[in-house]
Amino acid sequence: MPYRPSEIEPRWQDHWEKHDSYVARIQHGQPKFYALDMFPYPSGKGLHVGHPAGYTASDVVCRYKRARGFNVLHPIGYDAFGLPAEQRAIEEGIAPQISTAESIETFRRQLKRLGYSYDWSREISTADPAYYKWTQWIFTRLYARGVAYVGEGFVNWCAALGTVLANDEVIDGKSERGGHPVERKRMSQWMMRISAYADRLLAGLDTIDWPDATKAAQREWIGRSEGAFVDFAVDGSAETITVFTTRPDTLFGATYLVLAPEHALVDAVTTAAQREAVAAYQKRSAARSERDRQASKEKTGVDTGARAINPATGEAVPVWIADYVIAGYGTGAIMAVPGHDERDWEFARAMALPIKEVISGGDVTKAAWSGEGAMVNSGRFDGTATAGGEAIRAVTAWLAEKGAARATVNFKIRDWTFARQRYWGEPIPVLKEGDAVVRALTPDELPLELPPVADYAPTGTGESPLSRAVNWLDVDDPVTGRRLRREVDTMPGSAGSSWYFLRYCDPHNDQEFCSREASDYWMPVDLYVGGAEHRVGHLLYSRMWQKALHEEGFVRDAEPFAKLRHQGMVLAKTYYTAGESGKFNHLTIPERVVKEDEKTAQIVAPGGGEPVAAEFRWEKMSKRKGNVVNPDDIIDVYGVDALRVYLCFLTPLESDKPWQTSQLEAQHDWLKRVWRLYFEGDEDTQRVADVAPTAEESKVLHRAIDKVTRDIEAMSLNTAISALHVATRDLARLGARSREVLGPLAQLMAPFAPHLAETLWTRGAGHEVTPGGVAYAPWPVADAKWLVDDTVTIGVQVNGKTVTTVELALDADEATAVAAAQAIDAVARQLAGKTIAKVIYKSGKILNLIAK
RNA sequence: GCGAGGAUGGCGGAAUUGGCAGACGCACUAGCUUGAGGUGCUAGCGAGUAACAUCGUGGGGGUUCAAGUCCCCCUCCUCGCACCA
Repeated sequence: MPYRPSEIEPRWQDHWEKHDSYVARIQHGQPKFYALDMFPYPSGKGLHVGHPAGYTASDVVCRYKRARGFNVLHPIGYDAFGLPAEQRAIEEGIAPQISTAESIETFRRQLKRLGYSYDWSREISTADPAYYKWTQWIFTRLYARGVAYVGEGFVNWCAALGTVLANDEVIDGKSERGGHPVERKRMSQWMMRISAYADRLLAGLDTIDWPDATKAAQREWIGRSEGAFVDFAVDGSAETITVFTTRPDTLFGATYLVLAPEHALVDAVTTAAQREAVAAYQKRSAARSERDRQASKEKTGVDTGARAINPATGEAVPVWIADYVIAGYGTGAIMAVPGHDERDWEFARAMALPIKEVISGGDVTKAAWSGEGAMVNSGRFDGTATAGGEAIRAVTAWLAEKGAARATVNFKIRDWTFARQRYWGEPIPVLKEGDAVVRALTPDELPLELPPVADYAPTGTGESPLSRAVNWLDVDDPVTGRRLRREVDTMPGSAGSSWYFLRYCDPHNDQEFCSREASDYWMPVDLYVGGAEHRVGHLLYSRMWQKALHEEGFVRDAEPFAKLRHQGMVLAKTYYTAGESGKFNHLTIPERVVKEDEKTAQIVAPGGGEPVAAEFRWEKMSKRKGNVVNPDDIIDVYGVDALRVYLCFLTPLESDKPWQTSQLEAQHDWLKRVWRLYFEGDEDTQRVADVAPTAEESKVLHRAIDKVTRDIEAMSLNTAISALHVATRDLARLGARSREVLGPLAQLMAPFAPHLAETLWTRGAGHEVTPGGVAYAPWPVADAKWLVDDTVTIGVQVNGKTVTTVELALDADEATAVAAAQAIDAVARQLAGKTIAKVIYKSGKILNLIAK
C-alpha cells in the first residue's frame, strides 16, 4: 500500500487526543518552553491557508523542543470579540454569541485537522464570561491605579459605523473596516494611560529578541524626544504660552509662535479685531478630517493679534494659529524658528513673517538651515557650536535659571482609547451617576455579563446598543445605596488579546486571572509567532498590560514575549483584465486560466466565452479577490503533512509565500519517496532491518542530524527541509535499511511531517507505540566523527581566480597541496612561464597561487 | 521626507559570516518506465562558445591573495511612520 495520508493522519490525531500527548503540566526542575501563536479571530469563513503558515513554524519548533527534553506549552484559543460578528448580527440578526460559537467550532475542527501539538485542554475564548471576567478584573485594577481613566480627547469618529475607532483602526483617514470616512471629534472616553509607560516600553525593547523592524516601529510609535518647555508671556495679559521645543538653541530666532487651532488659550489671547477670522479658521479646521489635513502640506493660518515675549530677546512676537501644529503633541504650541525649521520657513514665507538667522552655515533667505553651525545673533551665546548638544544645554540652563524653561522629555505616543460604542465586547465594569464614575465593580460582582439585546445596530448617537438593555442598565447599588447606571461602552477588541498569554498558563483558575506559580513557571513566552501587522497595536498593548501587572506584583516578568518572529503572508494570483482605459485594473476571478507567462495570462471569465488577456499580481488571499485556498481542500488531496512541509519549505519564515500548487505536489511526492525507504510493495513489506549501517549511510544520517538541528534552532525551516531532501535521496540511492539510520531519520522528519513520522517510527522502524509518540523520543545527536571527511575538496585559484578544485587529505600541508595543484593540467597551463611568488593556503578552504 | 529591510538563474530560494556562487525545489528539455486516478527513474538546465577562453550576485568605485558577503557613492523595490516642533 502506498503512502496514504488520509488513513494515517486521522488515526494519529485520535491517538494524540486520546493519550493527552501534548497536554502540558508544570514540572519543576524540567526546562520549559512556551511557544505562542497569535490566536485567530474566528470569522464565519473558516480558516484559510494564511493561518497555518505561522502556526506550522511554531509547531515544528515545539515538536523539536519536546524531543530535546523541554516541557512544552503550546496553547491555542480564539480572539472572539470584534466587529465582524457584530456586523453579521446587524445584517442577519444572528446573535454574536451564536455565530461566534459556530465559527469557533469550525476553526477548532480545522485546526485539529492540521495536526498541531496544541494542549487543547487550555483552549480559551476571549468572549467566554469565564475569560472576560478576568479581563474586567484587570481593568478594575488598572482603574484603581489611574491607568484606566475617563478622558476628554479627540477621537476618530466614524459616522457610518456609528463608533469611535483607535488610531490603528484608521487607515488613510478611513476606517480599516469598510473604508468609511472618519472625522475628528471631541468625546469623553475611557482611556488607557499607555503614555505613562513610554519610558519602560522603550527601555524594555533592548531586553528582548524581536525583529529590528518591529522594534523600530515601536520606537517610532513611542516617539521619544528630548527638549524643553519654554514659557512665553503674552503681552498685556496674565496668560503664558508654553511651547515644547527640541531646539532651545534656536530660541533667539523664534520670530513668532503658533498654536494649534484647538489650543485652550486661543480664545483667551485673541484680540477683538481678529476674533472673527480666528473663529472662522477654527471652524474650518474642525471640519477638515485628518485625511484632508494630511493630504495637503500647504501652510494656512491666522494671526490671533496677540503678541508674546520671547524670553531670550525680550522682543514681542506675533501669535498665530495654524493646523500644521498638532494639538495632541507637546503642548500644542510651538515657537517658530523659520531660519532653521523647514515648516516654519515655509509658513513664514507664506505669511510674510520675519526670518532670522541664529545658526551659521546656511543661507536662510533661500532655505531653512537645519544643520550644525555656530550660534549667531544670539547675544551672549554667539559663537557657541551647536554640534554635540552643548548649545542646547547652555541655553536651557540659562533660561531655567530665569524660570522660563524646563528641560523635558516628550513622547509622541498618545493614550489608548479604550472604549467602543459597540455591543460585542467586554462590558466595562463600572457604575456611573450621570457622567461621573462612582465605582468599579468588585471581584465578586464579576463577570459583568453582556445582556441580550434585540437590536445590535449602532444607535447613531454614539451610544452603544447596550443602552437599549434597560433591565440591565440601571441598578440599585447595594454598596452605595444609590440608583446607578452601568457603562454602556464596551472594551476594544485588543482588550482580551492583551493578556491571553497569561491565561493560557492557568486557564481554569476561577480565583485568579493566573496564579503566580503558573506564570512564574511558564512565562515569559519563549517564542511568539505572528503577523507583522500587529507591530504597534497588540504587541504594544500586551507589553503595557504586562508592565502594569508586573508593577502590582501579579507577574514576575516585565516583558511578556522574549522572542518574536513574524511569518510572511500567503499570496495568491489575482487576475486583472483591461477596462475601457486600456489599463489592466478590473479584478476578474477566472473560471479557467488558458495560458500564462511572466506577467500576462489568457483567462476565461466567469460564464465562459472567449479567453481574454489579463495580467496577474501576487496579492494577499481574500474572499473578495477569489484567490483563497482552503486548507481542507488541500488536506483532502495531499494530506496535512505535505501542506506543513510545503509551507516550511517554500520560503524563509518571514517572507511572503506565493502559493504554488506544483511545489506542494512536489513535497507530497517527496513524502511518498520517504515512505518507500521504509516500506516496499503493495503489502507494505517492512524494509528496515537490524543491520549495521555502512559508513556512507552514517555519514548521510549524521550530517542531516547536524544540519536539521542547527536549522530548527535558527528557525531556518526551508533549509532544514532541503537537508532532509538530500538525506532521503542519498539513503535511497544507498539502499539503506538499517534501523540505526532509518529510526533517527523518522525523528528528524517528525517536527515537519508528524503523522507520517509516527508511522515510520513505529510500524516502519519497529519502535513501540507510546502515548506521547515519536515527539518524546530523545532527539538524535550528531556524532562528530561522521561530520568530517578524511579528504576535502578545495578550490584552487591562480592569482585569485578559481581554476579548478583539488581533493586533498584533510591535514595536507602546504607543500602537498601545491604539488597536487601543480599536477593538474589546468593549473599547469595557468602557471606556464611563471614562477610562484606567493602561496596562500587555508587548510580545508582554499589554495591560491600568486604567480608572476 | 524620516526609519527599517531588501535587490543572487525563467521562478521560490541556498551559500559555517571574506575562501569552489547558484544547495534544495518549481518550471522547462531529453531518454527510459508506467499506461486509468494528481506516477516512478536517469540526465541536462546562469550567460556565452563547436569546445575552450571568457563573463556573471541592481549600477559605479574601493579594501583584500581572495568580495554576493566588508567600506564609500548611486538606482530601484517592499514595509512602517509621516507637518511630531
